[in-house]
Amino acid sequence: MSTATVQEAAAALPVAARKAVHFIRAIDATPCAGVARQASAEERPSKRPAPVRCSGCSMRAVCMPADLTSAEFAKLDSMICSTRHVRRGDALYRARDEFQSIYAVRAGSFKTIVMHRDGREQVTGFQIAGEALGLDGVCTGHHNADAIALEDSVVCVIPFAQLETVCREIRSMQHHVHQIMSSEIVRESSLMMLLGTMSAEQRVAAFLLNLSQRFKALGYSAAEFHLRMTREEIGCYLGMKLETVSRMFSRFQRDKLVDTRGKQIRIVDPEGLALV
Amino acid sequence: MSTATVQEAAAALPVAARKAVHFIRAIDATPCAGVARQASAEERPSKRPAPVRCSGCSMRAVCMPADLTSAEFAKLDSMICSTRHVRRGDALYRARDEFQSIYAVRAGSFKTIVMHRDGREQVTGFQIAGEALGLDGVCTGHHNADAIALEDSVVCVIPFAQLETVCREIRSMQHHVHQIMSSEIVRESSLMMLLGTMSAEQRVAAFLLNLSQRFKALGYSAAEFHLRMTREEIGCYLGMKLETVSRMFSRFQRDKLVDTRGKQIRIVDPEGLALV
DNA sequence: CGTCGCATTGAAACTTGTCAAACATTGTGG
DNA sequence: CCACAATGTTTGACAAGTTTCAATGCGACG
Repeated sequence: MSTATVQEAAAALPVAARKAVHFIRAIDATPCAGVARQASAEERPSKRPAPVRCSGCSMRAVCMPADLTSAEFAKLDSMICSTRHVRRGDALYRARDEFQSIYAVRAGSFKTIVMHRDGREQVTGFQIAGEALGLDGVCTGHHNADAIALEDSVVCVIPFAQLETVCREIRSMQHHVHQIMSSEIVRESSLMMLLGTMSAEQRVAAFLLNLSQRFKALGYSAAEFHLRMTREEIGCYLGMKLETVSRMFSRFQRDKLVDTRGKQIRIVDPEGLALV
Repeated sequence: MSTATVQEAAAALPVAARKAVHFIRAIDATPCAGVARQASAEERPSKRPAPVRCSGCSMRAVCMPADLTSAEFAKLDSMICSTRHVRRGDALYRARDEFQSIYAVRAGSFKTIVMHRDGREQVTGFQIAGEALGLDGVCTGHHNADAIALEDSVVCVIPFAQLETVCREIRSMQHHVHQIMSSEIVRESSLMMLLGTMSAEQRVAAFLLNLSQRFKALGYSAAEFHLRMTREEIGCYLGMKLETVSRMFSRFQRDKLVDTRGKQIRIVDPEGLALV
């Protein structure tokens, strides 16, 4: 339909979110722990304190500014974080829950969903390892959306009041948090453009390219990945019906742009997809 | 079409933005200065330092937390703010401009617009007196959207680095800024729901009710107001063509829900409009 | 091996977009 | 102050895109 615009939108989308946030904690966090080891959620009881430190976390590069002194590092470690395990289908938090903490996805994935009494729903985002959750609650003191795990998942819990204290002491940490919140604003702007100006075909293409980039940034294949969400959830995110999502997948299959086998996705022709 | 859902969406929209932000400065700021006195922009050269203080501003209740001590007030006043006048059609900032400051609309109104090379555009928001602009720039250090004045307007300029300094010193100010950023996230979520799930008719209804509430919060009539934006800009915001916007206005006219005379709007039946 | 949830596909209906023409409003210069 | 140009708005007819409804297919899991 249009020019090199889908790719651009995809790039804009959570390029922001990717850089976005991360307060991933140590433990066994190899960069791959995120998606690969979701089975480990089974091994532990839900909710338990994590006896580890941000300073030892293998993903700390994404979680905090690079230029911390060791004294600042020590302060950061005093921020009592814990991890929490959430089973597939369970809520990390729900709209109207009291806001206490924000979260960083350490393993697994989530959807955030804004809902109406009348049943109307909008998925406002999908969060994978290394991305932030819960910033919607700062405004009113209550969460504004539900965060539902798409698979058994693990998050780092960052008590927001403590984070604010740390941010008053460490200038670069303060700016980092501001950047994360701003990234979320920019991410949502891009999504608004997607919803407001793109055709169904372009939206699905942008969605796949965006996911692809985020997986790539985590060290996974950009070409092949597994969708954790249903067609209906994708539709709810992209502002279309599940049948339309399915038709678009079929069209991409026919045009040899993407090879879909259920939830398994292989992007055959990323350039072609970007030009849709 | 649906139940009492449009009103709910309208309420969600910038109820957030309304509470949102405000760093409105003193000068002649009666609450009405915003919309009523836009002619005063003519009286002054563009860009000039404003020799006034936040602590004397008649709108400070919306700009800062209520529980400041006088010592804190003094600190706040040390934050060098100035005002800036922007003529109708001119940009307060443009995408890719270096980010230095955020802005609070003191008088007049703006649109923020995200653009693509290929000409695709999305209006991501309309800002009226008392609302914030520019938070999209924190993330990358460059603005992500254009902010264009819809009429001759005045903004307070808040240098962001200085704001961060103040926020490290005044806890309640820090939290206030976080709330403002979070409000923007929540506002955009609501807009995503509007774009993703509502019919053209419902979107226009929600848009009018939302504007109505914001004017009311500023002390103006909730029933009668003047649109500063064109049908095309409304369409670009709501994800539809200008002809569709026009048809919806005509439909509301026919159904005796709204009385439109060009850009002059009178909401005749707000309850009916909310039930569209 | 049957069931249940999810996915695909087709045909018809509906909503919105596109194109075109007429009309209204605003601003400008004579 | 008027005429005219430019811009914005309304309306209609038709086309395109998306949803709706319905049927079928597929695959994981007990």
